Amino acid sequence: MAVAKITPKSEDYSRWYQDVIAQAELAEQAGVVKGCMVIRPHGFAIWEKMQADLDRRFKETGHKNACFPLLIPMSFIEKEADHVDGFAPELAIVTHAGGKPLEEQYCIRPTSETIIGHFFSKWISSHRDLPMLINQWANVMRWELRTRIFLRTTEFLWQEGHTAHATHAEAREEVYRMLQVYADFAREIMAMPVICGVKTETERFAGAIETVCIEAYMQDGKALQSGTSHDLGQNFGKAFDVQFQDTEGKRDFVWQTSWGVSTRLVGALIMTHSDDDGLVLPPRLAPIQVVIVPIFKKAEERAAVMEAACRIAAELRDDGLAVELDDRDEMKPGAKYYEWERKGVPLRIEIGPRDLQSQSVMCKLRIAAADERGRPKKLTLPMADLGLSVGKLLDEFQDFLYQRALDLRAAGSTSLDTWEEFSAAFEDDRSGFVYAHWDGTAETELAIKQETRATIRCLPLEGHGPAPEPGKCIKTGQPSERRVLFAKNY
RNA sequence: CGGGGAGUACCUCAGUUGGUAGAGGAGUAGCUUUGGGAGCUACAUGCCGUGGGUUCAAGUCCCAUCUCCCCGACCA
Repeated sequence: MAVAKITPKSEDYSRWYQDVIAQAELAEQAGVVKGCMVIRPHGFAIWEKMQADLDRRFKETGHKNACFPLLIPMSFIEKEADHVDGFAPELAIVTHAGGKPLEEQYCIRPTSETIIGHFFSKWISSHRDLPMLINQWANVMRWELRTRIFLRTTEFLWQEGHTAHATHAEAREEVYRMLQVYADFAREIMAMPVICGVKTETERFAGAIETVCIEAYMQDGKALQSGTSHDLGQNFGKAFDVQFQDTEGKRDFVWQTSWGVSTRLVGALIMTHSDDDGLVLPPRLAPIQVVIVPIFKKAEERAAVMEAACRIAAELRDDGLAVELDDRDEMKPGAKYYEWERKGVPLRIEIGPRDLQSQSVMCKLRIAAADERGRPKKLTLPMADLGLSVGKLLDEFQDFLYQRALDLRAAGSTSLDTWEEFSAAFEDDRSGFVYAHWDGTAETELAIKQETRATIRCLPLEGHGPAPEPGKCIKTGQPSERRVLFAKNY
């Protein structure tokens, strides 16, 4: 029986990643538009769950949503020197409209600091207008040379927070507050542990004075930058003349921040939890948390089983769970099991004639140990108070996934002190999180990258990575105050 | 943007020295089935990526171009 197969991770991780996305019907290459993807309903539903939770967190921290134009005048992009240097190679530019060449060309937004800077200068005149706390859910476009579905596509969806403050201290508080929001979201909702840290100058956002990030550990040992938060200083304030009068009547430029996460998070989710059987979703992000598969042979069994299945579905929905009752007649139960497992549904409930007798149901979690006969272990739960017991199972599964991801990261993380060990750790396809000393120079950073393909993902913040201790640079032997995080990255 | 590979049915692919386009799966209809990927019968399914060229004749040969995949460089 030829069934579409998922390439095992051990054989080819990149193929596995693409197979999981195809088999779970998350997304596909647009094909007709270079480097762009179509996010299919199941993939988009996951993004919507992410959006809903993040949006709540943004509002709880005082931000309001707005929406700015997709097209940005080229002159805007050019106003901030570092910004234009960073983004110029990736811009898609609109040269014609209405059948005529445009007097001033537009680029399709690669990010919105410039156009938002323009409007901030109109909206802000007094310290009373500050802080200005804006978020935008939008699509952006960056003309990437090499694309990977969800991880790096020409067009992607994201949110970009943009804020303006009266003091640098206040802006920096915002930068770190939002970084923490991202880290909390990753841990609590995605069940994905992250390392919070500061980017080196090389990796900093074009136009920022400091970039902080959350870095996640993928199953193959590579790092994925999963969110960034930038201290823009007064760079854009000066470029767009965003000034305010303080309480003493003095004029000053605002201090700005920006921060974002994108549909890349869906890729992060896949490479954190999924396995050779397909997608694995943490319950808090699963568009379908529970699927019910009814089982019957004869018509009279069917009626009784369906009646019970509908009742259970309604009860679970009343308890706030997202439930799918798979009542398709044309498909046998086994085929349904495989399909919903590929799609990552955390819990399956099977209900058949035997269960009606015993007033219980069979449950199987998406990741289950094998029983004595090598079959995935199933649990029997009584029908009474099923919502409670299922809710508990899902909570435990969410915790299990986080702990498993944390353990995997711990197993793939080391602190190294010699160049021999360090370069061996990144030989061939090897990667992992390596904490090592660095002399703080861009030259050394580049030399290490060229020799090992590992880069400095971040300078971990306090509480992330090993405790600070002085040492000697892994490459040059120069003194170093603390270890930094090295890894290959996506 | 450099190096490699590939585009033929919805999917995975076969297609010989150039001679009327194929298989398996999926799909549709019917029957039979249902506690871990069922079976039989019938029916559909094509701008052979696109554009040019060579030829009596091109999926096949030549040129160009687009897209995807892998490995780098560049980047969320």
